[in-house]
Amino acid sequence: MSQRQITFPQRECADCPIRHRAVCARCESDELEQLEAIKYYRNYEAGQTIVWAGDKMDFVASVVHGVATLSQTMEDGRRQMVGLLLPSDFLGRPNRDRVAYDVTATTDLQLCCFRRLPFQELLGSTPHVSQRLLEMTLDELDAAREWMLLLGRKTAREKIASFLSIIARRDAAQSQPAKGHGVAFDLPLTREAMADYLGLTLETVSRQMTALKNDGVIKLDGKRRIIVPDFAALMDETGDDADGGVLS
Amino acid sequence: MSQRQITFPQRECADCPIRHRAVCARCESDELEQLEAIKYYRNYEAGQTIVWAGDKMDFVASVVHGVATLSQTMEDGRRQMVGLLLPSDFLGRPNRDRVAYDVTATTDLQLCCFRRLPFQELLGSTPHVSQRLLEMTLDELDAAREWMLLLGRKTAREKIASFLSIIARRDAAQSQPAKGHGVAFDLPLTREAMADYLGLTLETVSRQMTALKNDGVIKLDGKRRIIVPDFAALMDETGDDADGGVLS
DNA sequence: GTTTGACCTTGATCTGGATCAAGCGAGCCC
DNA sequence: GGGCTCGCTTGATCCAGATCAAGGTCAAAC
Repeated sequence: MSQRQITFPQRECADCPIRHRAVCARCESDELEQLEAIKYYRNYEAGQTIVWAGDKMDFVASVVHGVATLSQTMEDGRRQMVGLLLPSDFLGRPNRDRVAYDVTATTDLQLCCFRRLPFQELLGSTPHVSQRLLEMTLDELDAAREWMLLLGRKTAREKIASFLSIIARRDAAQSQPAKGHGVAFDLPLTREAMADYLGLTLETVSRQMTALKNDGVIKLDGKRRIIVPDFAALMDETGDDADGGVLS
Repeated sequence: MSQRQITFPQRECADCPIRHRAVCARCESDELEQLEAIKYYRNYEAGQTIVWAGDKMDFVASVVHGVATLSQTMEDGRRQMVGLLLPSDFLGRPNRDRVAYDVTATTDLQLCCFRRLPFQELLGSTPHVSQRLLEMTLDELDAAREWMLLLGRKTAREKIASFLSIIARRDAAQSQPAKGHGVAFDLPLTREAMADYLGLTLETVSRQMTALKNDGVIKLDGKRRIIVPDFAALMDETGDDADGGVLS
């Protein structure tokens, strides 16, 4: 599936916010020093809310490990997740001091934070960092648009299958070099959080998980561990085209 | 109709792709010359498809006037709109030569195009342009996330009301400085395109439009012209909080 | 080892929006 | 003028997923 993952020399932006997805090979050492000076780590535990919509946020960050979500809530309590941040994803918006969404850690989480104001200055002075950030934001926009198709047009079963395949893919990229066709992973979200992701209720999520299990598409080991015996069979349930879409 | 619009000296990026939303006061004249050299206009008529998903696209562009949509289609024909481009919006992705979505003109449309490769070079050499593009992309991401809430959690009536208020707002920003409380505008989309935007069927769109009309929230003048006697009453139907959210 | 509470599953029922099916009005071509 | 097509409305029916309501499981707390 995906590739053997590039290994990279330690001198290259080990903690640069643009490090995780692709090695930033262009950072000069003085830029690294600047980043180093404004960098600090923060840890959160599962379930903890990092910031609430409307709060001030004086940092931007890169997810080191764990999972965080962005979500919006309506007055009457209806809730929709609008972002899922896995390791290497970026959190926060330069030039904006308030967040528009609740940010929650759904597993134990470590962030690599950068003080926002100096980070913004850095953006101004090092074009390749802002270009990399643009690239990442455009990727996120593409992901958001696929998510829209899911929310607007997919059936409950397709939504679940799509979600599982997204997690499987991201997880495989992190941990193992995606062997033949089977994969296994832990769900980083409760059934309720999955429902918030997918625009469903938690009961429907539970029922469709059971249905996929009964149909042999997935196996469950406990509530959270998922085994996918045949990844292609899962993909068939997503409703997506066979060819995975457009790449750069 | 138009325009109260900020007037700006001709030297300031009259055709810079970042012109429309906010005047780019920082362009130097040599940058303007560079932009000028790679710029050309293209016109499309209502209904025309500009590019299909997977096609090559060798330009990026700014919408001058008219409306374009981005949409995704599943194998079985289910279709979801994932982007709505109004005047001043940006189309295309630097560093990617294929488009991921069908791009369609839904009204007569004029684009101000820039050849992609030289535009990319310009991005590398003029940081403030890439920063402005990052800013615009982040705005689009915010809009996409609000759209997700709409698709995942809102009722049909709330979806219609939200859509109308979005168009009304964008239209008002263009043409008139939003007087007291009433507004009027033309829908730039057919009922079917609205359905694709909102994750509904065209029949449901039609019924909910009729319902809003019967409830006095809107008036119809023909099929396309909408009169909103009391904008606040329309907003009450959207399901959104009263305070319009977070701004920079 | 019992209680508690967070998560999850399952069942019964309801309903908002999809689907299927006419029909209408206005512009356009012959 | 007549027929056509396109965009839209309206009606009747259906069904996927929501809602309401129990239970079950398991680990931590007492």
